[in-house]
Amino acid sequence: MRNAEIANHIAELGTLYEIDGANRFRVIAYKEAAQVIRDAPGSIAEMAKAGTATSLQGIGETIQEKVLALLEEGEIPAARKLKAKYPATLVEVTKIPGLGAKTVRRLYDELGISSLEELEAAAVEQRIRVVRGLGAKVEENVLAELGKLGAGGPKERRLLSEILEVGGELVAALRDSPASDRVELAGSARRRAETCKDIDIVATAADAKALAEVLLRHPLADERGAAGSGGARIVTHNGISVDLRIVPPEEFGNLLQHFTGSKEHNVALRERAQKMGLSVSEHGITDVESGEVTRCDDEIAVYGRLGLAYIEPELRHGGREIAQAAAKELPELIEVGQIRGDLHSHTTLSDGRNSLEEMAAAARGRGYGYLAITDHSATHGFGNDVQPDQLRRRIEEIATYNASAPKGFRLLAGTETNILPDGGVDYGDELLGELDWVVASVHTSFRQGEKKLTDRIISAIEHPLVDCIGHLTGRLLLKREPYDIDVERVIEAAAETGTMLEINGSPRRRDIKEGYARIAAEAGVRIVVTTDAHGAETLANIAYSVATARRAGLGPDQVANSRPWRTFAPLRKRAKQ
DNA sequence: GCCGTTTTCGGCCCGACTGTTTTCAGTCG
Repeated sequence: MRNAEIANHIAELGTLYEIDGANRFRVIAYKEAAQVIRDAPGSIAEMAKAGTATSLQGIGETIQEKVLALLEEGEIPAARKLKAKYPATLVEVTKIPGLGAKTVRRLYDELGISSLEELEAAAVEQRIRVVRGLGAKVEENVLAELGKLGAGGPKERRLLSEILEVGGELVAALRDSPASDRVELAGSARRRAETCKDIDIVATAADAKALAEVLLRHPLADERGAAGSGGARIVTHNGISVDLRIVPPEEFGNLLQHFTGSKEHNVALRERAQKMGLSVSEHGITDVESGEVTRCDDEIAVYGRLGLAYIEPELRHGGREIAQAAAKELPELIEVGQIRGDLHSHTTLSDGRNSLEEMAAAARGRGYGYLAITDHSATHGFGNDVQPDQLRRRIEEIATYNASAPKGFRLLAGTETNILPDGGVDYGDELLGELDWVVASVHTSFRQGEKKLTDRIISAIEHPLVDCIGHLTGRLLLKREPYDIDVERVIEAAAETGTMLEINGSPRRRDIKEGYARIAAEAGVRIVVTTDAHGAETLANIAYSVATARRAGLGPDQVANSRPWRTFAPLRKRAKQ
């Protein structure tokens, strides 16, 4: 069973307990455990069976046992009991923003509302207002939220690329205003998360109200909230909520830190602070005993006051980064400027939009020393395949290009070969042997089942001429689940054979994800950050690949293509034949 | 239910906002 499914069961049980009126910390424990399970890179099912799930912060013996019961019986006994007491559809009702478990329980007890349909009827008939403490506004809110639910409202998550495009434009407009002083993008976008729900911007201003007006009058704004000296809120035409907060310069660091999150990171930070007799909020850090407040104009001061080294936004997961910062043992993170070449790109020979020369020019423009051209292989289909004789001609073209290429730059002759359903790859060994670089990826038959698919990828890994596995898990963010594979077994095989793993920088892939990247790097697998560029402009997607590497805590030593070609080339499996 | 440079018991982040209410509980990020 997948982590996401297990997490849903644990979260549902938490909500059922909450409806039942359980101790709130117990409820919080279930919700946190669900989040930990959802974010865990390895298989929770396997860990629970081995009894090691309790090694994760937030999972204890009790929840591990509940996971085991879920795996064995397909249901958690405690959840079964509670569902006998409350209709299962009651959990759905708590998903309406503004309605928590307490309110939902009262609606059930007093009005018999147990589903979204009954909730809607009660709101329409104005029956909700008879419950003490609830009024007409609640009915209005319920109907509005039910409407959004049907329309797939503004609460849906977006790809980071979409958020950065809109957020970047708004931040630029705010910075351009003479009313502004400092303006920064905060929130999950600043942490370079895979997907984001909304945009948070924090600022200081010479004229706060005027700056808030800049946001409200921006052409991207559709719905507008009120502008005040504290900030403003809009919803863009494409449905993204944007929140601007403005504070005095002396507490800008506190505000930026707070609204960068993550929530889990902030909670962990405040727990640490509490033990030091300090209380942290977005306005400052208070010494509880003396009442003295420290306001920080930058984040370095915030972390410094708590005895911590500055923590890069990408590392703020709420995990081990705080202990590392306390011990001054934070990893040095890879930067985009340290990347010396890209190892996954396409041209018009397969499904790319630009020619060999155009891709090469773009790579040189980025200051790269090398670019691997890895068009799709012979069985790719969709009319985008490259037959063996075409690939041979391509190798010659690349040799010709390199013969007159500017000093310090070379194209690499490569391929992104399909991993065939039986684990074989396209092209014979002789042709593969003539290439500089071979990426192997799964593009078809990805519903073979875990065992078969894992074995299939491992046989590609064991191929002596396969240098790297492309987009290992095949997921498409917000669209397609990863293939059903045993990633840990794949990582083991990659480590044994010296096969590299890619972090694909397409913003809809980010594959492998940060948790796997960390495990792989720790197992000694060399990681390459690539773009899978299908056009010259998408070479810029290296920023997303690097973002995932940074979130994994990887430094230049672990990212192989931070090396120049001279020292990268010998790391390839083929170089060791 | 989880967890431990105060703790194996007794705690568990902080503040803003909302809608309702005359001082606050619930919800959210």
